[in-house]
Amino acid sequence: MEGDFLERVLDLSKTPFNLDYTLNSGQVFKWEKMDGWWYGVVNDSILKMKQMGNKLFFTIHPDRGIEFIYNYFRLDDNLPSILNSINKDPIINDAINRYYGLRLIRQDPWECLISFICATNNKIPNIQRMIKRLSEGYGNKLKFEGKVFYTFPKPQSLAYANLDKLKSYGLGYRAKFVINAAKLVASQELDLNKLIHLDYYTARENLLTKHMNRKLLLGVGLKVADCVLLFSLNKLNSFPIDVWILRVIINFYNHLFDKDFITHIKEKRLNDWIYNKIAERMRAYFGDFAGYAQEYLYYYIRHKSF
DNA sequence: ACCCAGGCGATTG
DNA sequence: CAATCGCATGGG
Repeated sequence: MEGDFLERVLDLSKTPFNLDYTLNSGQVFKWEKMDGWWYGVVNDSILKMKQMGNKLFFTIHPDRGIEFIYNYFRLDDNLPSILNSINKDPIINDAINRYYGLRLIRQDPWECLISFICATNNKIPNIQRMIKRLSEGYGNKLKFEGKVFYTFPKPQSLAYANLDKLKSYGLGYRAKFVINAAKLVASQELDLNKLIHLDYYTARENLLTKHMNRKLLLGVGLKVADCVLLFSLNKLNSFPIDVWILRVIINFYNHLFDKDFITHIKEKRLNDWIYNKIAERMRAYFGDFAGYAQEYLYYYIRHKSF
C-alpha cells in the first residue's frame, strides 16, 4: 500500500519538542537511530521519524492518525508552562535551557513495567539488548523498508515463556520476575490500565500490593513503580530516584535537607525510608510536575560534563 | 582483578 | 520494623 509509506510533516513551531533528547533520555529502550532516522515500534506500528528544526518528519506503518504521535510524545502537554512551573533554581534552569524540548513519553504500561523490571541494577545498553531479544523471541514480526522489526511481546506470550530461554537473553535473575508479572497481567489479576484513573499514591499502592505478606509484583520496588507511574500512567508528580538522581540530590539539592540527613544517606544505601523522604521533599519543591524536573535533572547529570 | 549499573528479594536481628 | 547481603550479566 502506497499510503502506508506516506511521509508526513508535523509543524512544531507552537509545540516545543526535541526528538533526540526525548528518545535518548532513558525512558524507552526500543528505539534505534539508523541513517539519521529514528525507528521504533510503538504498540503494533513502526514509527520512523526525523526532526529538522521545527519540522518533524514521520511515517507510521501501518498508518495511524496524528493523535498517535501526540499521545505518545505527550505533545498536548503545555511544555513552556510546565517548565516555567518547575524552574525554581539555577540548576534546573540550566538543565531546562540546555535540553529544552525534552518531553516525557506516554508508553504502554505493560511494556514500561517489564522494561523497568529489567532495568534494575543494570546499564542502558544491556537493558536495550534484553528488550530487543525479548521482542525477537516473543513479539510479532513486522517488515518495513526491507527491514525487520518486532513488537513488544504480549503478556500472554511472556506468561508461558521458557525461563531458561529468558535467562539466555541475558535477563539473569530478572527472568522469573518478568514471567511472574506476565502471568498477573495476562490473567487480569492485575489491570495496569485501570491505574491511569487513580491518583499517584493509590496507583503506587496497587503496584506494590502485598498478598499474604508477599509482594504481588516481584522485582517492583519504589523506583520501578515510580518509573511506570511517570512514563506510562500519567502520574507527572512521580519522582523516581536512582543512583544518578541521588547524585543530583547530594551535589545540588542537599540544602533542601537537614545536614545530618545528607551525611546519613552518603553512608547508607538507599532504603525505602530515605527514598520516600527525598521523593516527598522534591515533590513539595518542584510541585505537580516534579516528574518533568526529574527527567531534566537525569538528562543533565548523565550528559553534562562537569 | 575489581567496580558499577535507571534496585530489589531474602534472610537475619 | 531495620539492617545486611547476594544477585546475573556485561563493560570499563
